[in-house]
Amino acid sequence: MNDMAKHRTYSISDLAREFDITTRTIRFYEEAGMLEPERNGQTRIYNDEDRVKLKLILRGKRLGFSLAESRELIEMYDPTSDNAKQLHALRSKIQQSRAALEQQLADIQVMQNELDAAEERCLEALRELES
Amino acid sequence: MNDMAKHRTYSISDLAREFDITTRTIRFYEEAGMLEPERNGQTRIYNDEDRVKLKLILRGKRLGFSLAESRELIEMYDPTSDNAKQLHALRSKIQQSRAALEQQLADIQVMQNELDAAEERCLEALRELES
DNA sequence: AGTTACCTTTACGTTAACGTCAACTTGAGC
DNA sequence: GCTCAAGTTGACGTTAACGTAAAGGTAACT
Repeated sequence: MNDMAKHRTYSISDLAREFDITTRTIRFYEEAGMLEPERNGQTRIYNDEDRVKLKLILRGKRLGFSLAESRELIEMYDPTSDNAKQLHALRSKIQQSRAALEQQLADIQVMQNELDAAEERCLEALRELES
Repeated sequence: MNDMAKHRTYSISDLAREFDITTRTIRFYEEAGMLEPERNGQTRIYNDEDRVKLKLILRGKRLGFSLAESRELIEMYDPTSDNAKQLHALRSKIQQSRAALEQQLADIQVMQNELDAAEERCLEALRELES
């Protein structure tokens, strides 16, 4: 191998199966301008980069991000900018995302504590029933 | 004071202001069965418990939970169950929520790393521009 | 040639979570 | 008594993120 990069390709249903989504969803993300797979005739052909982008979108989704927000994350991931102004704007976006994630982290920790307390109350109630 | 519990009340716009949402949103949550404020004639009167529930809903929202999911969280918070079966079901829900939060935590950590990398690339590109 | 398994586009349908009027009531202040 | 702010109940509108069906193309078996 004279090129270490993986040049695997995937059909739309390959990706749909792997990520447990429908092909409609994948085409929808393309309509939304977040994926631009190659074509063989009409048929879409995805590569590893597309696959990574899809991963980013789905992770964003699990975190409650909108597609618009995920799109921004993808753009951060792919800094094709060539002028300083855009790069500074990008940094500021990165900071914002960081702040949002910190908020989420805090929310999660509070929730985990509340779940602990809820379970404790639950167990307590069960003990009372047994007595 | 012979009762340490706070018995403050709030108008609908008090809460709307505090949490930066609209009154419509609060009424919507009531339609969805997640709040049941007292009434003075027609006017809704909220107490601290309602306020806490609202907080839970909004925190859930920040984490990307649907209202249905937040409703479940609220029910966990308020274990009025009196039979063992329900309590066991509740515990299982709590476990599920915990697992979901763990997934979110993992997602957040991955994302934070990627943001670090993205910023690094961004700074690198800026250094190149200066040279 | 026929069936099967994927793929495509086009287009209308659906659900959640509110937004946005419209038309009204109600208590406080002038 | 009038106004004004804040409350109310409908009821229809909107956006995001897909679902779902219709109608068809294509390549591979059998």
